[in-house]
Amino acid sequence: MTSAKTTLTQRTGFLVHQLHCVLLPAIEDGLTDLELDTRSYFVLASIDQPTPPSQQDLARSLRIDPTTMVAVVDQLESLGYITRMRNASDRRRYDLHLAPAGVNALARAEKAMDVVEEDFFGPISASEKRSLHRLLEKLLANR
Amino acid sequence: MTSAKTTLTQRTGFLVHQLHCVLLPAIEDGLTDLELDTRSYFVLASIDQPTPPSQQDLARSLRIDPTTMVAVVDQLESLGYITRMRNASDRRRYDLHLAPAGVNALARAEKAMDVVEEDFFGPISASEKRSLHRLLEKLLANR
DNA sequence: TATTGTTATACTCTATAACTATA
DNA sequence: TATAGTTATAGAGTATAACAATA
Repeated sequence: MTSAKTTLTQRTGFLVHQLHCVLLPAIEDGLTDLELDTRSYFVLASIDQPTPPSQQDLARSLRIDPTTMVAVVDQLESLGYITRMRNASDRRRYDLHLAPAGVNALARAEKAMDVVEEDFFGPISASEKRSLHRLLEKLLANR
Repeated sequence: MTSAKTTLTQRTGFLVHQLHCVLLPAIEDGLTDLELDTRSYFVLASIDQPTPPSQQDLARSLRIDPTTMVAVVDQLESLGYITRMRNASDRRRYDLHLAPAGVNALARAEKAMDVVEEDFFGPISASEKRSLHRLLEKLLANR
């Protein structure tokens, strides 16, 4: 008897990749009306924190190249969604703040994302989605 | 009382994206010695089927653009891992076959992937990984 | 010396359109 | 007319290195 062969669909890593391939266009589609793409939405949604993040902070936490981040922040600033303010105690940094138009845009983006997630994760139950979320959190801890 | 705000880390879609960002380099690293990248490994691993697939078959199932597939198959063929054979009943198609060197390369790639998956999914238990796998399968069904 | 943000640039990647051959 | 595979190419996306300002 020969050993059982591992097929690609038995690789959880492959399924993660495939799911990502389907997920990204779904998110993009949900955001087009707002002149946002996936990445600029992630940045916009990350700015509203207790202490305003710098560009490098966001680059690290969102795994975006710092030079790419410049263009993303440029775009969000030109849309009037965020403002760059020099950090007083470290004048190399910009503190990124949500502008009023950004608060509104983010609220609309979150509504759009609610729809995207509801649709995308529709095939699994609410409790299954919570399980999935917890497993993803575990896998992302310390990375 | 204000409504609770949705943070990015509460979005399962965001976690899927982040996990993918970490996963891809891990797979690439595991395959470098074999002169394969993630995509060519996926193609190589998909060829060994009961009936040999065509390039378009693989393009559809792996969500790779058909014109991109040409280059991937070119590369695998030049490595001596696969062979293109004209389909006898539809001479527009190529049947893609694993060459002997490809059987060997695939076996080594699978061993490398075993290590990658063991390491990457190390933070969760075997039964949690099975749950994750099942949830991903559910989400990918019919898409 | 190291870090933040920036620019320019080179590189890679991808997708579009147009083509050949076959159906 | 439609499909499989191919090519060329244009456009997008990304990363590298070098720089100014600040620490």
